[in-house]
Amino acid sequence: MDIAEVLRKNGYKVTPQRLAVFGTIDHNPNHPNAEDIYKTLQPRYPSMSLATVYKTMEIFAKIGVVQVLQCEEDAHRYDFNTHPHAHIRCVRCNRVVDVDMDRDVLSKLAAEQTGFKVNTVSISFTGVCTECQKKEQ
Amino acid sequence: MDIAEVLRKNGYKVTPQRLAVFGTIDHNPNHPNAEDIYKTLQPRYPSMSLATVYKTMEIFAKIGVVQVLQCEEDAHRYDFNTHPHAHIRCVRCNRVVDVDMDRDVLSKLAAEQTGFKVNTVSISFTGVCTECQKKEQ
DNA sequence: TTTTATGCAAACCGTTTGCAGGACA
DNA sequence: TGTCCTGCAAACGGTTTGCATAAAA
Repeated sequence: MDIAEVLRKNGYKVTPQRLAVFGTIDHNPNHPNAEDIYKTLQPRYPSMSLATVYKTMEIFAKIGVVQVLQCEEDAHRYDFNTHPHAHIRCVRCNRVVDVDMDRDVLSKLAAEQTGFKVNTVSISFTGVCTECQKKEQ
Repeated sequence: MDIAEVLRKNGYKVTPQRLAVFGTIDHNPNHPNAEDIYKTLQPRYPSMSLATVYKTMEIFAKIGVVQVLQCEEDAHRYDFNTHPHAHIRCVRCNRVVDVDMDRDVLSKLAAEQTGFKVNTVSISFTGVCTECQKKEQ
């Protein structure tokens, strides 16, 4: 997917900042938050502001380029993987890892129980990752 | 369960404020947030501060009297139902409803996929409740 | 009497907003 | 050229904190 094209198609201008932000999240498995992205870009784009990161991510979320995560912590994280899936966060090192999970079954169950028309499903786990488990022994 | 006893057992003092806060959440199906609790108590306890509500809820969460929820919105909500279960929030009226759900299967799946030792599971849905569905027709 | 809790106000932190100057198309 | 974007700084909203006073044990 060409991000420049996607931006143009949705009526947004292509700017160096937007390309740079996309560069940091594209196939980035670390699920960074706005601050992470900002700090990553700081050396190469010292004039870029945190507000621009936020505004860019809002657009990216709107046009379906990223997914916004709430992993039981204060700051939002962004995931380039927009395919529906769950997340697990390590309470020791704060690493966040993707988890494949069929959510249709859960949606159906919730709909049956409550009568709601279900829009979104969010599944998130916390735990201790393999590396931190080793360190603790 | 006698809240006064639970507080004492855990080394906390029993105060009118704590009893009053507990009174608003005990068997309250509305999953209120701190502001809601504060406003509910305002008429009867005009001197009670929002800070006290927060401090009280922190204790209640610590001693297992309430569960803290993140329902894909800004403010936390509190649930007197501490039995593991999921939640669904109506995006129109913001009502939050409990959903029974077996989370052991999901935990096991996540553990198998990632190697994590799973601590917590959070499942939350958004959608449109039956009443708001009717209104929209 | 000792210890803990309250209420106030200020601080905090992630995020959003308004706006003047600057860049894209 | 017209429109949109950027960067700054200030505002915002939910939450936390420090501290003097007050209440519980």
